[in-house]
Amino acid sequence: MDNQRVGDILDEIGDMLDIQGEISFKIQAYHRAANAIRSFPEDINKVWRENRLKDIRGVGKSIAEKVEELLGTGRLIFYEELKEKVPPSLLDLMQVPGVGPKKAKIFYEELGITTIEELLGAIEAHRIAPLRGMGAKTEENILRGIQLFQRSRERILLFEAHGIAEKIVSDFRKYPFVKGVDMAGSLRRMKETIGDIDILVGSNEPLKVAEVFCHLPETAEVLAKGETKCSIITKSGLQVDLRVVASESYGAALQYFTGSKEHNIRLREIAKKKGLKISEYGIFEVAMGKRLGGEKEEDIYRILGLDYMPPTLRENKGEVEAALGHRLPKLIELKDIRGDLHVHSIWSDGSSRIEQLVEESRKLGYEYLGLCDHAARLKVAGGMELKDVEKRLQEVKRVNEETPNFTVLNGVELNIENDGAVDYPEEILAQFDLVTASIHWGFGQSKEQLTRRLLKAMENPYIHAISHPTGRILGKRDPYPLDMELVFKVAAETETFLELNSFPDRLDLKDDHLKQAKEEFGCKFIIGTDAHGAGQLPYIKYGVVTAQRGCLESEDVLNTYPIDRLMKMLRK
DNA sequence: GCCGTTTTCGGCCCGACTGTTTTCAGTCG
Repeated sequence: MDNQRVGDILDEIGDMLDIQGEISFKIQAYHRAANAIRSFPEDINKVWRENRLKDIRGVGKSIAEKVEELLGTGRLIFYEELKEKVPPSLLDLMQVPGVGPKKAKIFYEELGITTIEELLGAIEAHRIAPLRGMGAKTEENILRGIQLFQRSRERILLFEAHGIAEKIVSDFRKYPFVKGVDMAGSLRRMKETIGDIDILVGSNEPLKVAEVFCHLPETAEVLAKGETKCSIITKSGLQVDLRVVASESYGAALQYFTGSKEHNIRLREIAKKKGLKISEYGIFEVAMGKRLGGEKEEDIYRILGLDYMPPTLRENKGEVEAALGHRLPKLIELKDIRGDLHVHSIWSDGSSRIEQLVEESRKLGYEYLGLCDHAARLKVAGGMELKDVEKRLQEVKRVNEETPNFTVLNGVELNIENDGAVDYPEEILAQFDLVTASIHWGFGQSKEQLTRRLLKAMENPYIHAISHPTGRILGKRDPYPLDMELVFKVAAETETFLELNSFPDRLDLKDDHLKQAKEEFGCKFIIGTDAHGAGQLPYIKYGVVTAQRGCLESEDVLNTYPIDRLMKMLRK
């Protein structure tokens, strides 16, 4: 049983206690402990065996005992007894927007409803409206909630949400009564997938802003409309939440609305201890009711005594403590990147010629480009036969001669076979400037075999890097099973770089893996786009923000190095 | 149920919107 599963069970317990009408603080305690365990950087089994469960902030005597029982016996009597009293499917009911623990309980006790299907049936039979505290509107809202729930179960990719949000933001900028507008929420924190879009507007005419928002070209349905908050559903079925505040509160609102929720709760706890109060309107001294700041986002952190941190770090995964102790990392930034080290050209399955890739790279301010066309075994992607390898090398040489102050690296992306072997013999591999390797088939193999394939490749002295190490495709393919800790250990020992693949549906390695590989094993990384055309080179920004979320600094990433240092590292 | 540089008891993040109420509960972020 891993951290994730233990956290999920504690969350379920919290929800069931909620339905039972327990006091909210006990419920909150279970959810907090669940979050704490899920985001704890060590294996919960190890922590338990070393008797350190109570070192996890949010886990006290009672929850520690329950986790011990769960890990020791594989079951938890308290949890099982609770499930007999509260049908587990009631928890699904609470997933419906507009249905919380109280309504779920009423539906169950009054009408015996335990599933979303039964709830839908009750709405159609108009059996909800007569219930205590409900009416025709309630029925309507819950019906809409169910439809929304069924439609929006899937989160969308960061870069898709970014596209939609950028359009809304630029629409707003046209209006003179809009003094400021920003994306907020998980979009501003650059999470890899996005559930809904949050937009903040600074204005002294909130009603006009709300009007504009509800009549955007993208708007399909208005869910709620007030003076400071509005929600709509776009034509693509995505929820967009708007907050409007006056200019003097803009910074406080941006901080609040960016989150994460857990990060904000930590900040407010710290504020409270100092006799301060934070809300979306500012930071206040409680005793005198004096407002201390809030026009700028930086005010909040400064007045609390924290260093300012970029939104990508705000997940309550240790960044608050680091900011208090002035120990925040100096995160990598887009401008630190001096070249893309994973790009395909027409020499395999890319759509751009080398010259086009070079031209686009120079527009991005790069000094070099790692050309990593597929190798021979990947026939489906036009992998290079040996004669192509030689011909492409001549072309790379020619382009390099014609392009001053820029270097095209003659690279390749090898395929790791089932036994860990690769496409070309060593004397050919020795001709390349940059050799990456990755798994392209056999995803269904066992964890042991897949891990062994990667280890064998890393032990090959000609291979510099492993590309998209876990093979996941967001929303389509889970990562294949790997012993990640062993992979990180051997990567560090063999000085093999691990790729952070920036393609929007890969982002592989992911943030938590980057952090663990760096902090526990001392691994080094390459950020590449896996671009298959010059137009995809800007995808690098999604890799950089993922690197930030993984706490990487420029020194951790090979392609922030100047060309001379880069080449020296690769020859080693 | 958790936690402590005000506290081992008495707090626990804060505010907006909706609908059903006749002053507020439930839900959400």
